[in-house]
Order: sequence, then structure tokens, then C-alpha cells
Amino acid sequence: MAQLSDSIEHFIKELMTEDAHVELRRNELAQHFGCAPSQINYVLATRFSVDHGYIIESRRGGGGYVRIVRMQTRGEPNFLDALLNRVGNSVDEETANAIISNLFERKMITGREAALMRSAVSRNALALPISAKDVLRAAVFRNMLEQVFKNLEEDKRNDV
Amino acid sequence: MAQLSDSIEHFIKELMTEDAHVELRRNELAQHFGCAPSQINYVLATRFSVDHGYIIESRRGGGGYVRIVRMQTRGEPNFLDALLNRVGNSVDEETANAIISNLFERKMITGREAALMRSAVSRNALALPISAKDVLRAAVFRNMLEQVFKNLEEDKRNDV
DNA sequence: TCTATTGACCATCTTTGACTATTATAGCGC
DNA sequence: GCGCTATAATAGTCAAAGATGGTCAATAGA
Repeated sequence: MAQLSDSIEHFIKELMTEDAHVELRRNELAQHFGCAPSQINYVLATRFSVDHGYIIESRRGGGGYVRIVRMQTRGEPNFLDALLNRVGNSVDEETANAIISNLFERKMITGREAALMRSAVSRNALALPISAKDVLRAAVFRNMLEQVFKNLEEDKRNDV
Repeated sequence: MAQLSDSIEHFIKELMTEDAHVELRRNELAQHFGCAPSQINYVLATRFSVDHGYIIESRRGGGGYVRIVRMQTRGEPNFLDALLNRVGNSVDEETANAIISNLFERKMITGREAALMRSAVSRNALALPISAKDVLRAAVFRNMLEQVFKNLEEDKRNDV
């Protein structure tokens, strides 16, 4: 039931609860899960991309490693700008979802809000030819991103 | 004799007596009933549609699943259905905003969520000719409405 | 006629394996 | 000891295979 990829993702995130980065051996991890080493790359590519808020560094050869670093962007003044830039005029569903997950992991939005945002940018919602979909998704998504940050500001004012 | 579809419907509802949601494998279920997998989709489409009070989520690929969620909206059994009907294929911004406010007043969504939803269906977000805007807004909005109800179900599960 | 059933074809997500690229180190000739 | 090379130890890439679920039109059945 729990997919191998999901297990590996959880395992890594578990390792990162304390620290913002973790270093591991690709082959060791693969052996631990009894899978092909390239499976690890798949998990990194699909769950720990830059859009998800992670940076991967690695080194081959003897003593090689894979390091996963959670990007420190919370509170950074132009985080919103960075996101808006990333989205630009066109964005695919995968990327949008990755960014939404990232916002959730950073506790900037709730799980409910994340689900709402996903539903607004889903393929289902944007009933148009694919190329137009991406453009429209970007427009809707940018608007929601701005709102997320307004919400945070609003909360801050009310807490104080 | 009970039709296949009826048996499958009954079987699924049996599974849902305890919980308001159930997760299953399409192929397994089909095999269990000795029918084509697409038969399952037929049953879902005809007996577990939104106006029957259910919402379907699914995922393909390894570890794929079909999840069926029963909506038990407090007091008003077909509230979601009513809202979806009201929205239909085209809705203007004012109407959408009114519905959002209504959901907020009923405490079905938070203020933050309301703001997010407004941003997704705003004029700004939908950069298209006006007539197309309404159609698109309806699609985006319908998707978000369903999500609102899923969120409520989810919350209910977690509270218990 | 209306509903139910099937099957062919499509879409998406995961897993693997063969092949490639990089790095450290041991061994060798000097 | 120094520099070079071969080898071992890693990690990366990509395409194919595997594992699911979705759609739709044709057909069968009530």
C-alpha cells in the first residue's frame, strides 16, 4: 500500500525533522529499502525538487554522498517575488503542486488551504486546450499566491 | 436477480457503513466481481456521483487507488449539489463572491480560505474575454466548492 | 428505449537496469 | 616522494517495463 517512493520520502523527511539538511549514501539507502539505486534519484526528483523547497548536492566516487538541504526562505522578504517569478506566465500542474506542498511544509498555509489551491489549479478546473491551461493556471495561481501572503500579513497584525 | 452494478454498489456501501470514506483498488474490485475494470467506473459514475453525495478521488500508476468520500453536510443533504447547480457552467464574479461569503457565514470555510477562493475566481485571475471568464470561473469554482466539502469531511474524521 | 457491460486504447506514476560520469586511492615507475 | 594510471567506489541518466486507473464507443440485456 504505502508505495516504496512514499516510504523513502517519509524516511528522508523523518531524518530532516531536526536538521535542515541531511547527508546520505545513495547505495546504502537503496539497499535499506531493497530497491534499485536509481529509485532514490526518482524520489529526489519527484519529491525534493527546488520547487518543493529543497536543494540536492552530491558527489560521486569514493566517499560519495547525497546531501539534501531544505531551502531557508521563510520570512525572506522577496519570497513572494521569487515564487511569482517562478510561476511567470505559464506553469504546469506539477510545478504548481510542488510549490503548494512547499508552502504547506513551511506552515504558511494549512492543509485545507493547500487542498483548495490544488483544486483551483487542477487540470479539471481549467477546461481549456493544454497550452492555454498553463497560462491560465499561472494567472490564477499568482493571484492566490499573493493572497497567501496577504493572509499571513493579516494574521500577523491580528496576533499583535 | 441483482444486477452486477447493484451488487458492486451494495458492496461499496457495505464497506462505508463504518467510515465515511473508503479506498480501493479498481482492478482488485473488478476481479472480485469478475468484470471489466471499467465497470467500476460505470458504477462510480452512476451511483457515487456528486449529486448522490459522494466525491471520488483517484490516482494511477503503481500503488494507485480510488477513494470514495461520502459527504454528510450538516443538516442540508444536498447543499453541495445545490451550490454546484447554482454555479452551473457560467457564473459571474459577484455571484461567486456571494456564495463564498455565505460559506464563510456558515463557518464552513475560514476567512483566509474565503480570501483565497475570491482570489482564484477574481477578474484578475481569469485573463480572458469576459464571456469566457464566466465559464472558466464556474469550472474553477466548482472544483473549489467540492474541495471545501472534502475538507469538511476530512476535518470531521480527524476530530473523531 | 434505457441501462449495463465490455474491450480497445489512453494517461499517469513507479520501478528497474544498462550504460555513463566522477572521484578517491592503491600501485607503479621514477 | 612525485606523478601517473588503473581500479574500485560511488552517483547520474534515460529509456523500457510494470502497475495502475480513465475514457469512450460498440454491444448486450432488461
